[in-house]
Amino acid sequence: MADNRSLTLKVRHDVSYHRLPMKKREDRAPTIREVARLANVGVMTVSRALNSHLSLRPATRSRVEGAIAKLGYQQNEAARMMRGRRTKTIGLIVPDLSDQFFATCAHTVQQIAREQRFMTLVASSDRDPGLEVEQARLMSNRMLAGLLIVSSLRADDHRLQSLRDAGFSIVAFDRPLAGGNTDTVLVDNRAGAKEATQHLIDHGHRRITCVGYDEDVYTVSERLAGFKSEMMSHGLKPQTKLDMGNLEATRSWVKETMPLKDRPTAIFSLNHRTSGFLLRALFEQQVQIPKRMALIGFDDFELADLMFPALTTVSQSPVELARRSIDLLLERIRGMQSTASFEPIKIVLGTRLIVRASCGPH
Amino acid sequence: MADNRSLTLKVRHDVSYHRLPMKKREDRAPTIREVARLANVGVMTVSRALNSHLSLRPATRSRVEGAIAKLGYQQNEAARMMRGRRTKTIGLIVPDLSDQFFATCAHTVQQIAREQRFMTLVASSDRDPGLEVEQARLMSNRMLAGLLIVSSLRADDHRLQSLRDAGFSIVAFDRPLAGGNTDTVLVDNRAGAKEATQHLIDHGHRRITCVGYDEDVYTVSERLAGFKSEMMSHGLKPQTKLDMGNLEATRSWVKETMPLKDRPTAIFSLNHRTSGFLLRALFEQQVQIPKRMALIGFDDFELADLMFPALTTVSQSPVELARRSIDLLLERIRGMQSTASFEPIKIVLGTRLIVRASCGPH
DNA sequence: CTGAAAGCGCTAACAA
DNA sequence: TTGTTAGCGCTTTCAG
Repeated sequence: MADNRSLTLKVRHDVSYHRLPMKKREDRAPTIREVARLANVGVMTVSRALNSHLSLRPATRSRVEGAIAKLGYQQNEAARMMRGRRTKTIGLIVPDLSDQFFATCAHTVQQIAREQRFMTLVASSDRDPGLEVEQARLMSNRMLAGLLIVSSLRADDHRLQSLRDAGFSIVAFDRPLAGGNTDTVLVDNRAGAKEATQHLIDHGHRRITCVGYDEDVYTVSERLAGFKSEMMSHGLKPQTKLDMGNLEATRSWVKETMPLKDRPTAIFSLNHRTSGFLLRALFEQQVQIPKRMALIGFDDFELADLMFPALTTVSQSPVELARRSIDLLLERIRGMQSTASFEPIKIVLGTRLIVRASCGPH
Repeated sequence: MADNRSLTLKVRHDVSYHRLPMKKREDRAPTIREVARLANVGVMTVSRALNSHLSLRPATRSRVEGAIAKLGYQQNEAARMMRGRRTKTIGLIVPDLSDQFFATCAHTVQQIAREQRFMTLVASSDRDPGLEVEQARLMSNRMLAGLLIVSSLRADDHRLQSLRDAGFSIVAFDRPLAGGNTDTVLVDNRAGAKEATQHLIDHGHRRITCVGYDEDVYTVSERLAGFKSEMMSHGLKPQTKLDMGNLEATRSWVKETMPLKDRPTAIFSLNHRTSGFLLRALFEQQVQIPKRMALIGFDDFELADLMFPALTTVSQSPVELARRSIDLLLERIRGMQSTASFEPIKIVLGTRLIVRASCGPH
């Protein structure tokens, strides 16, 4: 174990990193040069074969491929990277990896990326624009092939455009990326919210309050807009309560609202967290659902139909969202030759109303 | 945009990757050489300063640091990597990133890693040992600083030991890594299961069935062992039902079990998924909880106390688990000089019984 | 304690 | 179509 090299190591005090014990040539992964020697060609021929260059005689190519297979050669990403080539790695930035929705996105992204032999670098931005930009820059510097991002940037914050302009492939999903000319995969939040609102109105509700928080987040504001527009088109007055980011706030709102004469008879909850808060707060104060208060929530979640009562929701599929996004990104990465004629693609996915028990019988 | 280089590009047909348009020297990140020039030292002095080498006069060091700051110099990871140094990246392999528990682990790991300026490469193994080994090897080849892993390998599958032996820092968490001599952070599943069982017995239950699936997974088998041992120490016969991996199986088990004369009066569910299945199946068949059947579940989850009835659980903290694991890994990475005297560390975290309503009044 | 030179594995440029 | 050469930015080695 401790070879003569350890003498040298004693003198060093590298506290940040360590090195593997230097391997002998034969222990190390084979290089392009060894492949070339075995195939009886020059190194460039091997390089060309690896990078699917066209100008190669099939015979030569197969000779090279034989040598590669025999040696079990694998490209050295570090060296490629140093030559300015992008590595087989994609980046993923989401606001919060522990959120069920984004976690499922991350899982799907990683799965598909792996199938295409890409690795996945992840980061939570914790909804902090500064962190988001920092992480994206780090990723770009690392020569990632591309980036998938659920951006928390304000609409006027164009800081990530420079990366895109530098030729770094970016696909924004769930929320658009400030600056616009980026490939985007979104959910039709507005239409989903309209459908939810319509559903409540169909059940005879006239006083409906829309409850949520973080109204400056794109998805929330879209849902809110859908709610308002649907209410107004029915001649109803849209009520909102948009500071219910925690259970306490929800509890006190329920407590002070329920006794009111003109209290709402139905609630449209803008995401699964508020749905949970409301369910709990209403239950605690023994407000029967849907008898005394109907409830519909945006975002379906695993346990929605185990709740009491089972929650009627507008469902959006994180798997589908992620799949479309990573597919699009990989396509961009592969098709990068024609970077000149870039025309951003926008995909919008639908939602699905899942009727359960919390709005009464259908 | 289309400079004279595009002529060359036309001939190439690289379908896998693309290159950034070649930047001019001044657009590119500053190199160690430029720092050296500005600080009036040799490149090696800069390199030594960067790697916190001791043999540097403070004066020289601060001169170098000044130059680094002025230029905004950042180390080029690709070049370091090519020299065999590990990069500031850690790997994380879990069975399933979309699982709430592991998602929270991933989030915590990434957050702490980021604070220490490490990036995080993730992979789901999908519980497939082959995939797990493949991903771990890829990560090791990429010169990651270390690896955090929730291993799905069987106890006799020592394939990852070779990585560890090659000097790659690995910390196993949630489940031990086959082979043994690895740093490990675990939860005391056995004690948690005993506590749950004890809780049911305290409520007067004598016929208790332990329900779950995947009994060959470490955590499950530990919980099972805890259940059995606690039952036996009370002179009770431990009943088990260990093929309830989906809702259908759960439904039919409930249906055929409830009418039985000597049916269990309480269920210990081995994880949050079975808890969900049971809650739903029992509710569907109008079995009142806890009146006709008491239920306790291992794994707390976000909505456990919004269920009907609120579920009594044995809680383990994914945040704490992840924090301890990444802290340990970073410590190892930093302390790698003394690789000779490696003594594996084992940390065991406790669980907490959260009494709610599903086992009756306390 | 510091510096100059060599070269990690790969690919762009140029030559044949 | 194929080969040769020169370096990418860094760290090791060895010489001051």
